[in-house]
Amino acid sequence: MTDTDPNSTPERKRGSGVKMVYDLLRDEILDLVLPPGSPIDEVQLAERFKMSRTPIREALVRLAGEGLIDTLPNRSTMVASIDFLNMHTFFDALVLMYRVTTRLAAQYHRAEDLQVIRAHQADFAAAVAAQDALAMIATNAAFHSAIAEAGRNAYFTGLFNRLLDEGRRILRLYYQSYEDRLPQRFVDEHEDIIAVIAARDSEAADRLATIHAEQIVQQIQKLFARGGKLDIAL
Amino acid sequence: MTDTDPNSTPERKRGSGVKMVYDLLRDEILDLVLPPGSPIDEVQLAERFKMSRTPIREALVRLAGEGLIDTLPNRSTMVASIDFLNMHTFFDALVLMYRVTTRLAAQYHRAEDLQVIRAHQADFAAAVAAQDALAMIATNAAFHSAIAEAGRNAYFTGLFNRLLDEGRRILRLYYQSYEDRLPQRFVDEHEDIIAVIAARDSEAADRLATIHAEQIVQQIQKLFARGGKLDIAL
DNA sequence: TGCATATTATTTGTCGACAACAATTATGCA
DNA sequence: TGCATAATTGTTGTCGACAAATAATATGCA
Repeated sequence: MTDTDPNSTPERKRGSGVKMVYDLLRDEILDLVLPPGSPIDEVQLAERFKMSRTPIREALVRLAGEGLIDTLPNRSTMVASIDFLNMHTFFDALVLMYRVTTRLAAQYHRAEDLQVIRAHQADFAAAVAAQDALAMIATNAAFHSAIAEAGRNAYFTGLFNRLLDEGRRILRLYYQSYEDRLPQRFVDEHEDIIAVIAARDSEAADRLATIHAEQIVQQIQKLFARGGKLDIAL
Repeated sequence: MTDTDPNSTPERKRGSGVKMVYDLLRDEILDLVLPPGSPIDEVQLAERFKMSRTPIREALVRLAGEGLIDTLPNRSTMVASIDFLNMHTFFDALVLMYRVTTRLAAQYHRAEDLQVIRAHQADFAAAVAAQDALAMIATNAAFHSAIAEAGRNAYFTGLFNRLLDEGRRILRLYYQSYEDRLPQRFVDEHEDIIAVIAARDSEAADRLATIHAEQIVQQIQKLFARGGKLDIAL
């Protein structure tokens, strides 16, 4: 019983390690468990996941490719900062992607897409009812991501999901203390959006998505104006 | 003289290897030197660049993150195919990004941006005059990328540059034999676009970009209809 | 011969170790 | 003491080798 020791627990499928590290690190970054500026140490992660540095580095390269971590050559690597100075570019892109993905969903969705969208909407309504801010953020993102998927344009869904991720990070900054809640109004707007998508009314979808997106942007900007825990590395 | 042998030529800066492989492989993919479906062999590349597989793999991971190569787990990795079936999604995204980047350039550009844009336009005009189709593709992309940079929205420039890359690959399919040329009309339209950007006329910028983009899409679709060397792995 | 199984070969995924680079601390000299 | 230089430390980048997984080939049995 040397290397066939059943208790040596190297029982991890070949290639699953990278995905595991990637997924978990990504979640920790987006949930601000690892706030912007946090140092990422390869050997520390290697010990934590009980694997060599090679798969760790591959996961980090992928995260760097998505802009979630920044790498200083030959030096440290850390969680990417949030660019508060250019927040308006984020809002511009977010509103436009809300519009175009909703419009395309009205145009190209199939019957089964509506099932998925309605399921996510139910989750969102439940989160609002429970006044669970963190759940609202997650379920709202999932709802709109599902709409984007129904629009069937990989270029748009790619950018949109990236924006939703960044939005998740920004919102967590302010909602981690559960001190506020997104209004019931968003639930109603979601219902209206589902209706116009189902009716394949592209123009109405665009219009409602615009209003909805600008509501959300306004909501975020209000939080900014009120001020928050901005003691985070820029 | 063991490892300090000056002729052992490991003279390559620590960390430059990945970038070198990434850049060169990326160019070869976009120029169709490596056509879609081409197998990518790690050890072959390692021998070619005289380095270990580790930096090669890092470059490949990054290329995979941008969708330029596809990786079958535990099996081969190859140059990503061009999705002809969903070409309309590419056109939709391209037109929209043409519009929004040009509009934002009219809004946010600085004086020095126009210098760069005009320089690229001169390159494009020269390529048209010389009837150099490949140079037209490259300079046209550089021209519009410069406009997007002037718009100063990293989310949009990111997607737009990705679309321009994909467009480079698509156009190379048809223009490699220099059998056609983009019309002089595009040069004139570029001049008009520069003018409205300089005048900070967002609406006109949007309008002209729309017309221009749809011209280009129509041009590409005409090439498709006429048929071409489509004996490429789907 | 035809097919299932076993063997080999090829390629990818992972590992442990070493070297290079940068920051930090220690040392020496004025 | 003050500062330039040298050792030290910690982290990243690269390497060569091994192990796992799949595909290709060979073997054996009916």
